[in-house]
Amino acid sequence: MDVAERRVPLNRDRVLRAAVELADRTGIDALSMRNLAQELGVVPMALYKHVANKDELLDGMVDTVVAAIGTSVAGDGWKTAVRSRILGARTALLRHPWAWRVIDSRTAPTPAVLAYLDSIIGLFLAGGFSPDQTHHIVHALGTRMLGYTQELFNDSPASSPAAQREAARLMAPAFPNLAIMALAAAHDESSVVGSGCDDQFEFEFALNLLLDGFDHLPR
Amino acid sequence: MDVAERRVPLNRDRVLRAAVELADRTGIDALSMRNLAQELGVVPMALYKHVANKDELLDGMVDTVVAAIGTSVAGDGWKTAVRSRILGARTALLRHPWAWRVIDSRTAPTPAVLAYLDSIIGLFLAGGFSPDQTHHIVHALGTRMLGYTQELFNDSPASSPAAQREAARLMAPAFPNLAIMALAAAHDESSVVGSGCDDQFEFEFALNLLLDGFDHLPR
DNA sequence: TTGACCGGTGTACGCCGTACACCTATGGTG
DNA sequence: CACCATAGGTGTACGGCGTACACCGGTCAA
Repeated sequence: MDVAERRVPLNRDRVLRAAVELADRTGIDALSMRNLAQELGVVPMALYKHVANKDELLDGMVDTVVAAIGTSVAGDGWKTAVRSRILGARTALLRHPWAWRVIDSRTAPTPAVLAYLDSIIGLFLAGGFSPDQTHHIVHALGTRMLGYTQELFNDSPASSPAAQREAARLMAPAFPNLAIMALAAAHDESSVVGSGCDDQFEFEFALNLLLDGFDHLPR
Repeated sequence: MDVAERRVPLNRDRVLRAAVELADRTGIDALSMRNLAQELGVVPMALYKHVANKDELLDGMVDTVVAAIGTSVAGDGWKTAVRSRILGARTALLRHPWAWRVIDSRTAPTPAVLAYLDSIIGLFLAGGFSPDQTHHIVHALGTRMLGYTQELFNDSPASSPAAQREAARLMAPAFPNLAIMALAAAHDESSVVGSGCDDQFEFEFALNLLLDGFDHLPR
C-alpha cells in the first residue's frame, strides 16, 4: 500500500504546487524545506531530487503563479487590452500575497515573468508606440514612486470606522496631514466594507491615470 | 586602554549606523546579528542591550535612512515641490539598495516613514487637492502596476552594447517584443554609459507623467 | 542475471536568532 | 565610606534553517 502511494512519487510540479499552497496558507516566512517536506510526507532531502535548492523552489513558485495569469485579451484597442491584462495579473497575484515580495527578491526574472512582460510590450507596440516609448512606458508601469505600498493603512484589519477615526485623532499631533487624509477616507462610506479604502478602486484610478498619460504621448 | 575604548559603549545609534554601513557593504542578506556584533568588536548578545531583536534593528535602520531624506522644499508650487521631494528621497534611498526591500517587508511603518509621508501629503493639500484626491494620489504614487522593477534588464552589469545586442538576439525567438524593445534601448547611445538605459531618466519620465496626470484632475 | 540509475533516507555541519544566567564596573544613597 | 542596584558586556545553549554527502531499495535495460 505504501508502495502504491510511492507510485506517484513527487513530480517537480507537485512540489511546486504544494509549496504555493503552503505559502498561501501559512505565509512565505513559514515556508521551509523542512515544513514543505513534512507537508508532502517525505524527508527534507527528498525535495532536492526535484529542485536544486530553495532559490530554485521560489523561482518555480513564481513561475507557477505568473503562468496562471492567462493570456486573455479583449480586442478593442491597446488601452482596454492592457488594462484587462494588468487587472487580470493583479487578481491572479492577489491570491498569493507573498508573490510580489518574492518576485522582486529574485535577481533574475523567470521565464513566465518574461513571457508576461513580452505580451504587455507586444500590446503597446501593436498600439503604435515606438520601441523607445514602450521602454519608457514599461518602466513607468514597473516603478513605484514611493517606497511603500498602500498597505500602510491596514493598521487594524477590521477596525470600526469609529476606532479608525479615533486612531486618526491620536496621530493628528505628530502627523497632521496624514490624519486629515485618513479621516476623509474613513468618512466616505460609499466604498466597500473594509478599511474605508477600496484598494481595487485605488489601483484602477492609478492605472487609468497612467494609461491616459501614455495616450497623450506624441506618436 | 581597553577600558578607555569601552567608555564609548555602543549607543543604539552606533549600532544602527554600523548596521546600515554593513548592509551597504555586504548586502542585506549577509547582515546577521553575529556579523554585526563582530564588526563592532563585541559578542552577539551585547546588541540585545540596545535593540530588542532583529526586526527592531531593521526598523531602526529604515528610520535612519529615511530620516536622512531631509526636508528641503522649493517654494514654487506643489508640482516642483513634490518632484524635488520625491527625487530627493530617491537619491537618498539609492545609496542603500536594500532599503526598498526592507521597507516593504515591515508590517508597520516606522515613524520616519510616516513623517515623510505626512510631508508629501501636506504638499498636495497645500496645492489645493481635496483630502480624497490626495488619498488617491498617494495610492497612485505608492503602487507599482507591474510586479517587477526595472532591474529586469540588468542581466550583466557591465556588458558591452554588442554583448547586449547578442543577448537580445538570443531571446528573440521566445520573447520577440521584449527583444525589439531591448534592441531599441541598446541602440540609442545618447544615455549614460551603463546598461543602455538611464534609470534616472526613466524614473523622472514616469514621475512627470503622474504629476501631469494629477494636475489635470478636476479641482 | 546483472548492474546502472532514480527517488527517498539518515546523519551531520555550519549558520541563524535569541533565552538565560552570569560577571563587572559605576554611581547614587544610607 | 560601605553598599548595592543597575547598565552593559559575556558565555553557553537550544531549536530551526539550508544543504552536502553517503547510503539503500526498487525498476528496468542489456
